[in-house]
Amino acid sequence: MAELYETVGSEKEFLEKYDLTKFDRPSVTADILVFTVLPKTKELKLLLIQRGNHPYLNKWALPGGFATPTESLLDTARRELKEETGVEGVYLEQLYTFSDLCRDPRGWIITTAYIAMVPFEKLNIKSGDDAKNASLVDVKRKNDSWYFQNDDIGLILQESDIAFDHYRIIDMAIERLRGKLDYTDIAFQFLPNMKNFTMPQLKAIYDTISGHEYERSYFVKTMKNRYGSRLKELGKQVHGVGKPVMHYSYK
Amino acid sequence: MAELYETVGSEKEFLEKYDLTKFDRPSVTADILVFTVLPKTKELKLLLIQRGNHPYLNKWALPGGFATPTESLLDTARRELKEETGVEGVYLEQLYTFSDLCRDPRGWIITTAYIAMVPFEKLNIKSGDDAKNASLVDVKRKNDSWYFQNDDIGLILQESDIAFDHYRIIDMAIERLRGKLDYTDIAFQFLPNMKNFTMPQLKAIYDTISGHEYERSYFVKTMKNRYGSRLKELGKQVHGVGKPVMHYSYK
DNA sequence: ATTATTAGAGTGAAAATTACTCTAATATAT
DNA sequence: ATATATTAGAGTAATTTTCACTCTAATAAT
Repeated sequence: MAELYETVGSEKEFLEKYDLTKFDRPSVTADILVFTVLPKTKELKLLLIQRGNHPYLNKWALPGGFATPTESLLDTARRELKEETGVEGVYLEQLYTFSDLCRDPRGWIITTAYIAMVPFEKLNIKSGDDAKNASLVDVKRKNDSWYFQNDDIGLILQESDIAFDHYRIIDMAIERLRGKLDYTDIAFQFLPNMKNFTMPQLKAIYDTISGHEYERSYFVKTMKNRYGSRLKELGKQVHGVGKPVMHYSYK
Repeated sequence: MAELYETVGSEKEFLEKYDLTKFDRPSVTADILVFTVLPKTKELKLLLIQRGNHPYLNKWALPGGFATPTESLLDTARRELKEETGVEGVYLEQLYTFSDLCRDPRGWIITTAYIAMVPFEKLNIKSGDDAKNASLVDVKRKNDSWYFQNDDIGLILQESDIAFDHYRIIDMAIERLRGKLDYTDIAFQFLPNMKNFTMPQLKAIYDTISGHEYERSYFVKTMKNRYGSRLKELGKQVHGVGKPVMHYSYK
């Protein structure tokens, strides 16, 4: 700070020149979209939390919370994710910053949304869980809209059950995932172990996120074309029914 | 607001429950990267402003300014862009939100950066201009770093001449432009007129942003493959030297 | 009339995509 | 033990896209 004063002259001058209180300031939050893929059943899942407070009491929202002056927004996202869901150590990617004036009835609140891509194995949230009312819901499409379902607790959520502008955020996040699927390596983030996986596993993730089936026999070729030397063959292993599978490591 | 109180009960309860002042709030700004392409000389240009105040006095920065409670961040970006450069009515796309704690010596200031893609014809900023010290600089690459140049006023800017974390923002923006070039239609945003342009014009934009030459004869085929029915042929026109050119409209 | 310049059609080889079939290696049922 | 279902992924052939070229036509400048 001392150096800063030097550039102006004194603390007094600093306060005159740099006084930020003359500008109104919004509240800022970070919201997190925890996505995971169940390779067995090829389901895309999203973590939602049922609100226990006004506004939007009992509606479902993304985990998230207010930024503090001692952390970046990415850190806010990490902290809130851990506090609210226990999830930590996962890959987070900034999605977008939402700042429509009417997005939160409490006032001027801007939010930056982050996408967490989490292998299912890292999530230990029991469905219809405890304290937090967190629920992993299936993300499903019908008539141009998303709806969200958890069969274990008989939950079905429409757009109107989602708090704030979080439906819009979810919609954009899924679009982002789909858009980046074929020209980035985000799919690998959903693997339980990037150092040891199989192509059928990876393909299931591509199928799920894209919403369509990739060609089975061509899939391996595509991946080898795209990622070439970053993919290493680890050898074939038996895994239950069927032919032994080649295992790979990425990067 | 009345409806909001109803969900809680009273204004008193509202203030108790929703009091946002208990959270610290950051200052929030929007910064704008005005990019344009000179098709003739195939130069990528960026608009920078020389600072007249501390901190970073005399360094060069992106146009931008503080958010206000009556507008979204996109509106902030639009307003500041117009106020500081006179540019308006252009395509703006959100780039990223930067929130590193040390990014601004004045304190806790978060910024959301927007990319403006502007046809050169819409910019009427004389280089080395008037009041605002705005300058359109060439974006050039050397040894893994960008530098910025304006020959008209003999300006050469290195990373160290750029204020705040704006060099990083610029770097990310160029990466974003390049990344999106081949799977979105951002290149069309730089055309003087999307309803009437030629393939050589469009190719110059692709060449400039990507930093490499596209194959001339294959370029038209590529565009027709990608955009098919959105491209309409308007007929050939003479345009000076050389063979008459087919004109197209997009979308 | 000649030359330089530009647009873009033409060509053939290489690579990627697609929709299939076929086979090998395994577990499970009988 | 044998037959059957399941899975991985190699094989194949047609199509499409990409790439690096050449060639020609239409114009302005000389």
